[in-house]
Amino acid sequence: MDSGKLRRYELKAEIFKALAHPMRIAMLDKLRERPWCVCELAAEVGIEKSVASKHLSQLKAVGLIDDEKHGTLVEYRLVAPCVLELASCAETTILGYRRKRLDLAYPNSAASPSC
Amino acid sequence: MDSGKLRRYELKAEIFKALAHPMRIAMLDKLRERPWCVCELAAEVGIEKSVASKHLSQLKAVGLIDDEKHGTLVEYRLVAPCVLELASCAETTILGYRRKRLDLAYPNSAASPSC
DNA sequence: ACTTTTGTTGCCAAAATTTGCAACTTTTCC
DNA sequence: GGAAAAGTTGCAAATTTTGGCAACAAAAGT
Repeated sequence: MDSGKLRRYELKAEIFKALAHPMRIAMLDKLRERPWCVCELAAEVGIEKSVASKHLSQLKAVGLIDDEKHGTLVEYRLVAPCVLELASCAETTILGYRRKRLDLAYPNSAASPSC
Repeated sequence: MDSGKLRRYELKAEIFKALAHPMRIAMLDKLRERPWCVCELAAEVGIEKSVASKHLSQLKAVGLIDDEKHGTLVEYRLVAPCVLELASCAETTILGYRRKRLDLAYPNSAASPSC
């Protein structure tokens, strides 16, 4: 494979990898409301402060969020809110196709298997 | 955290996890052109047939692709092409913000650091 | 200065992911 | 029936990711 293409795929993969954890998505979701500091986010999603800090640094590393220091606390904010909207849209689309496929497989079942 | 919300975040994370590998993205990119069989995809991206098969099964598990058997070969096809468009759009947006942030940090540098 | 609060980092063990090889299944062709 | 082609699966090793705890750094309050 072309090395330039490979590099681009790796870049994309890094962004997706940053999104590939429930807690990171939960924190991003929280950040849609407003900027939050680390200990607030940690409390909101129910994890250790140090773990939250590490997750946030991963999100920052790929540019999904940014931070701003105010005294002793660090406020994180969403850089590109529309990214999450796009993610939701993609997810809805996938789930829609999934459901459609199940309906094709079990056309007459009122309750299709909860996939 | 609400258990229903957690479940939704986990679902989203699974989809992103499926996207979080350069080879899987490469194969999805190939699949935008047309359906391909496993050995074609493996050759295109330069990996073992068995590894390609496993990557493809991950993509299928979350509903990004689907397969159809024709004789001895299995054709995989993209389920929701627009998902990849959305992903590209999200990536472009993030990179745009990243560049803007770098410009703010180094306003007068003709060549901002290659991030 | 000392203490408190807030975050980050280092280290380590546990868990998950990835890869390559070999074995196996299924379908086609002779 | 037997061989060949295309995929899948199982297993073990290597790599990566994650989580928790303790140590550390920075800023603010007393």
